[in-house]
Amino acid sequence: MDQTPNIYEQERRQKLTKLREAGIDPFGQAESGILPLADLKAQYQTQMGHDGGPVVKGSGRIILKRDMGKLSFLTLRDDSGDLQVALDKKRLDERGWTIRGLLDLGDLIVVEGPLGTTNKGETTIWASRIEMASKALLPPPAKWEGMSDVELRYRHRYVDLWTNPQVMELAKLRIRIIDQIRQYMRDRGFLEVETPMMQVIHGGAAARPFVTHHNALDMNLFLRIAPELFLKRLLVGGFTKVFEINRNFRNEGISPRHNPEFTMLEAYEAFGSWETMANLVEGMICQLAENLFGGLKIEHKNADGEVVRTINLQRPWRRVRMTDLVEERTGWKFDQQPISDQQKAAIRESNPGKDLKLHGSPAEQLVEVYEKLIEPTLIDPCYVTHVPSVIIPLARKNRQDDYFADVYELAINGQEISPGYSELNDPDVQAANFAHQVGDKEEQQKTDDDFLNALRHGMPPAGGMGLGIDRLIMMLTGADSIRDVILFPLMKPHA
RNA sequence: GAGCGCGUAGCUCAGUUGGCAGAGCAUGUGACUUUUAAUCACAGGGUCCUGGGUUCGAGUCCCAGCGCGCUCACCA
Repeated sequence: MDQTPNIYEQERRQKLTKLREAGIDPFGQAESGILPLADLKAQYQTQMGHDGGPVVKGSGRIILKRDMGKLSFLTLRDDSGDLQVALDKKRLDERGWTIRGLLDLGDLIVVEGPLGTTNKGETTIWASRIEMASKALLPPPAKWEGMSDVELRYRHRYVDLWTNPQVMELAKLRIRIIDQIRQYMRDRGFLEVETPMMQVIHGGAAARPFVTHHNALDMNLFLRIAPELFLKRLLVGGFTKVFEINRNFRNEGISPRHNPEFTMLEAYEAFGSWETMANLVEGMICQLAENLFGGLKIEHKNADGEVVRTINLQRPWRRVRMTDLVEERTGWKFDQQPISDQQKAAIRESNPGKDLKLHGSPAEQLVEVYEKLIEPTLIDPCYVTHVPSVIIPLARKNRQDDYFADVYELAINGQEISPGYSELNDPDVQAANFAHQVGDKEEQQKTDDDFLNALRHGMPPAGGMGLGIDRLIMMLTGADSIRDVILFPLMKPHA
């Protein structure tokens, strides 16, 4: 950043000096009795008249200012909303009037006075006292357009939050959603636990990890890619229903659907199955939609307010085998054999622009076709079941056909939002699965001997599930980018 | 990691064929005691992302780099 203050900062610094010369601390002090602006606004009733309301104290940022000689109107904003303040020369003492003359857009102030209204009916605090809470040395963005450059918005979220009210609303909505998820899980007897984020062996998913270093032990540690193996250790330890909501870290590309750190719910239930977990997730998301929006239809709108997508969460949600879905959409009847050249050519031809490799085992080919061609089109919730078991080394095989695992992958809004397994608890099968994996060597799961040791002590049959919280919030709110639902997405520093 | 697009005042954006750097908001000064994006008058404000090149002359054309966005790859 430029170290020499520009003209705007210089002007504000001059006001800083003038405030101090008048014996006023531009950066304020502790105050008691400040209430949210929205609460104050709600206290006003018509019979209170012009200025007959209770004396109230509020604070906020000056987002609009209208000066008229001996009277000023300010619009203050805090995290509850906006409220108008009137600064009337007759009501303020000399100190207060001095402050009025040195106010700028963006300043944080405290005001106290009777609640009332103006001729035009705007609820207003008629300030009898004003204090500086913090002088803003930098100017806010244009009052009407706000801050719209996405790079600036992400880098300066601290400005984005108060200039764009919908950003604050979305941040608060995220908080409510996570709150309600916790409540939903607790209501069903799940205990929230915490497991290591720094791990000696990273497991529980197929992904490249971040590496860090412990100085005193002189050893590398990995930021977790999933909490799965530790949550299962807790089942071995005797917990029967546990969940964790926290960050996972994956050293992969960044996109509108991927942030290097993302928030995940994982839950495990002794004697559950992929089906009990599917029911758990289905109930949770429907309850969230009902509580937040009063219905099961989610509408995504574009900038012009037009509905671009409707997601119907009406139960029951579709459950379909991955092979059936692939056949339905592409005509490829999967027979556990490599895809024929003819079929390969047909799929490529009808899907131009998609880089279909169709290398590797038949299972990998099936999953590639599903993930690249079908998953992005699944807008309404869909549980895709019977995924080839070689892809999922931590899940149980299906009893009828052990080529497939007893799992679901839940897609909504064109994204995988939740996987659920009937968890594998046979230590010998687990050891064999670690040893015989497909796919990229760097992303393969490492054999975790301590985890295998835990399984040898006995883990109950269990259902397990994960839920990508950021993507869930994207689905519920219609956000197009994961960066819009994460307050501080990762950004490269400027050169 | 690859392709495409973008980067101009504090913010939001124009900028013609390569010919003095523009607007709105914001800011400063003045007027104004009921405004609602207050209004009116005047004024100030620029590393045109960075570094090279072509040219008499580059915001504009060329090359390289940086950052951001989108698509693809990877993945949840």
